[in-house]
Amino acid sequence: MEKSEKNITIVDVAEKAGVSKTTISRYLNGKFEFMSAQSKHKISQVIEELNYRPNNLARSLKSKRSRIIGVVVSDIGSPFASILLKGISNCCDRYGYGVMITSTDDDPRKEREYILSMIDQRVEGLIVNTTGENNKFLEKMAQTGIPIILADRPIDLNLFDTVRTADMDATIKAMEHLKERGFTKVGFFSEPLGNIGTRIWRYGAYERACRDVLKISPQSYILESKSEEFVERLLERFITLNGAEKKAIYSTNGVTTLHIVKAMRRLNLKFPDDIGICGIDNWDWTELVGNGITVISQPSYKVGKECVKRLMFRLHRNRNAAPRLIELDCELVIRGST
Amino acid sequence: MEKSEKNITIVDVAEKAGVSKTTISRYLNGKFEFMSAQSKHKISQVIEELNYRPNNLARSLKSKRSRIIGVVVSDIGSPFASILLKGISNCCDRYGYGVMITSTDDDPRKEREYILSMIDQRVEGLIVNTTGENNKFLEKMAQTGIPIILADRPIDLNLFDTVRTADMDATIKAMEHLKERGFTKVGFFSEPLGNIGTRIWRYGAYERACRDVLKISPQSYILESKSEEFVERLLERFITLNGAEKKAIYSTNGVTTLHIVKAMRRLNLKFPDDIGICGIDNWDWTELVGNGITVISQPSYKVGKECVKRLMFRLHRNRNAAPRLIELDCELVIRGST
DNA sequence: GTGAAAGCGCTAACAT
DNA sequence: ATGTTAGCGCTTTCAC
Repeated sequence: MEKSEKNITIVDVAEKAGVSKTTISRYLNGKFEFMSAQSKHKISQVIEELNYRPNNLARSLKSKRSRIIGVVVSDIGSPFASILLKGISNCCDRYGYGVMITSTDDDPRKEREYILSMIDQRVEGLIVNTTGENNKFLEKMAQTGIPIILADRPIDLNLFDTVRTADMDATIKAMEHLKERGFTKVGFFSEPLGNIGTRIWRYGAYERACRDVLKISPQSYILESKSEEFVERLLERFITLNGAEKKAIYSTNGVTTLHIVKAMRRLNLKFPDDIGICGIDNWDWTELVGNGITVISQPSYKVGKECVKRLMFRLHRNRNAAPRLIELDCELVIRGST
Repeated sequence: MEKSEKNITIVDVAEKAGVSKTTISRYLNGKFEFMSAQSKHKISQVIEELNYRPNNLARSLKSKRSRIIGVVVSDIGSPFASILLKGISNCCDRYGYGVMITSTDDDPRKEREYILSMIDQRVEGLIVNTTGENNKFLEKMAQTGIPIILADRPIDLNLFDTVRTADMDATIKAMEHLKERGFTKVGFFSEPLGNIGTRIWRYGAYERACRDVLKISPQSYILESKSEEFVERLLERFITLNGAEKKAIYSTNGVTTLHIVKAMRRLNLKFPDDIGICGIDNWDWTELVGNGITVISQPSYKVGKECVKRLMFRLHRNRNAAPRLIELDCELVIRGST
């Protein structure tokens, strides 16, 4: 278990190859125009023999390019983040970038802390799925020159590139579908909106669809708590308030849908007969419950990928490009619950 | 969008505070014994004013302690990895460590490449959920002095710390339960075993349980492909081969369970009557399908946490401790499918 | 208690 | 085509 060899550095390679370390550095950076074929060959050979690997800390410190990007998600344990991260990871890989990941549990203090410490590591850019509570802070960070891409949750569109699901469009589609199926009352179910852009926008989309599509007044039901008790009362309230009408739930994300479905099951409520249900996030299990749950499928993987592409664009093409909102299409998957 | 201020360094702080950068460095590293109360106070003030943040690349380069650990998982998109990472993240945070994460898609080449590049970043330790195809390579890495903890998938227990689910015990419990419920044939369903320690061990556990608990001969069904066609044929084979016996499936992980449940639904097979099913991984949806699926609940979060704890132990207490196998208890959750 | 000076392992002018 | 030199922003002897 003892270290077999002391750390090999560029100097060792230079000595053994009989050239200066500048030439080695040039080799490492692919500047082959500046060396003879035999130098090049000799160097490659020595590197191989010595099993040399450049120290990236030193490279980054000197060159100011770490080839690492930082990613801050709200909950790394959620399927949404998990797929988003997969998209980010895979795409970064293709660009030769590494990824540092942190998860904030939607705690604004952690968000700030993690972002600062990633900057301390000299990440070249940031992809942030923000809590929505750090707008000023993010703005300040951006002003210091680090590119920031917002994943999924928008704040100020004039300040940041934002990549997300086109959920306004999706919501309209969903509501039209509910109308077609004869639902006359649709309740909006969501986790607390807070300052979370996505939730607020989705509520807006729902409101608009109520007005334009269903011509009904909006009703919102917020899961202030996820206790069984609370969710059950929420459902009962929805039912009581809408009497004999044909009722459907519109759920804003997979987590919410999950809690609702669990509660319905405990209350022995069946869909679509007792209540219809339709929600955002086409998670694996949604097709397995009852006769399947009608969902809007978010392209989370692609959101991740597009975040990286936009970040690379900023990094390598135009640091000062005007911020863009990139909205990705999503699909309505109709199943038995509506 | 222009950089508001040039990068402020330890020298700037030193000048403004009227002390040497050595003292600032001492301050940054909490060595307050070596400075007067007023120096300390002055420095803290200047740092505040200047909004100074130490460059971690420089610190790590010089001190050889990056306070970053590297994590390599096989699929960042899977619920298992996602929860594991959450455990790792949260726990690292408490120790003041950052995390670099990569996902290999079970490609051994990527595994090697990512590990090397993390070492190039001077991560202090590695947590690896290995493909099982890089044993020699991992051994070599370990010999260079970097602590490596294996998450979930064991290879050589004499060489590496390993943290995982106590699935031998779990499997026995599951099989006893199946016996109690009157199942007379139990098939082992899994993704291809390959060199993946966990799968191989689980097969071993199943075999042993067949012999010791159910006194039947083992039957294994491998999802060589996840096409609908393939999984359906596999199920049909299981049924055909076991005629009128009371049959149950033992599935080795959530992914496998998911594919089986989907196929059963397409074939209109009901559990527990047509086939019982019981599997590892208590994922959210397992309680929602039919009358719920009986599962073994893996403590993935805790596996992550324990990996970090063990790594920190190695890093700070004893780099040469003998490798340990840490197996975490899991729980049998009995539901309608058996 | 505090500082000067020597690096950590690289990259990048500026030479030649 | 290649080398010399001066750092990047810190930490760490060693000296006072």
